[in-house]
Amino acid sequence: MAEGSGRKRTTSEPRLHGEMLATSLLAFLKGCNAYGYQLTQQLSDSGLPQSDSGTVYRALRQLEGSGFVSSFWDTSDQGPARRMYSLTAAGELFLRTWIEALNRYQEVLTGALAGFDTTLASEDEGTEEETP
Amino acid sequence: MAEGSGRKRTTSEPRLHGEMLATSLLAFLKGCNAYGYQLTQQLSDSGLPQSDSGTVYRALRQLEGSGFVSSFWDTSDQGPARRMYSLTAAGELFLRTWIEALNRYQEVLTGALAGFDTTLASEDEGTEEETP
DNA sequence: GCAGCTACATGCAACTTGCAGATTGCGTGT
DNA sequence: ACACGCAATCTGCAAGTTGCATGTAGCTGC
Repeated sequence: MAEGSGRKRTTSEPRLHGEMLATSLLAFLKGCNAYGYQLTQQLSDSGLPQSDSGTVYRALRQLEGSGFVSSFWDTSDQGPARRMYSLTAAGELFLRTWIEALNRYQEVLTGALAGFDTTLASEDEGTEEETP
Repeated sequence: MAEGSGRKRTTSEPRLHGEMLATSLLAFLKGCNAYGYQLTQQLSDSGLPQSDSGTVYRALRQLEGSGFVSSFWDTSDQGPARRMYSLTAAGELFLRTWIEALNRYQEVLTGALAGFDTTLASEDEGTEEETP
């Protein structure tokens, strides 16, 4: 159906990306700080559509560029260094604003499925199926 | 914040696009058939973020290519011909599936704002009632 | 040493999108 | 007749995004 963007030519299930990926990451960071690899796994366990790890890393860098998260290198534990992210005040504000817009969006969708009978002036009918 | 896709270099408020645009269009078409120009205006009046009319037309063509809507030319009224769109059974099914995924997404977002204190290790599902 | 895992990053093709502009049809005013 | 504006659709292009594969490192176990 031509989703968000990017290379879609191959196979597979839908992937999480774009604003929905970005806001999901912000939501996870509201709970506690985290790093990219961890967030990728949390997304996998969340019941949301899967998302590519490369896309997650790039989304985090973009969120940082927008000032919605901040990061620092964490070398306290063993293993490769981790870039830890935390939510900023601007990021939390953005998340709240987004949720409000999301509520309107959900009203539109569920309102449609509710089968509202307010037909709103639709007397179109009896038309043919041709292309000129 | 570098949203879904496309050219973002200039100014302005966020725009509706991608899957959220597509599903909003499907929702409007659940109510009654409509054509592109009309849908563009309904979107403007819906409280959702605005969306570019060119993007709306292209989204409708893609939905048709995916079999989620079907179209025919309507020349019954005066004025330029209109390409009328109607929702198909596949489109309605897709819409329902999408809404289910959307509910999970919204749980993630609002769950974050609710300030849940389950710091991590949240693999025992079925325990997501409100915390007292 | 070597395989495997963790953790992050990037190159590339395929794709989407915002904006501006083009096109067509109809109605109104002068 | 003519210009003008609106309704309605479509398209070209640059700027941007994403899926996939791959590459870089550091650490652990054998």
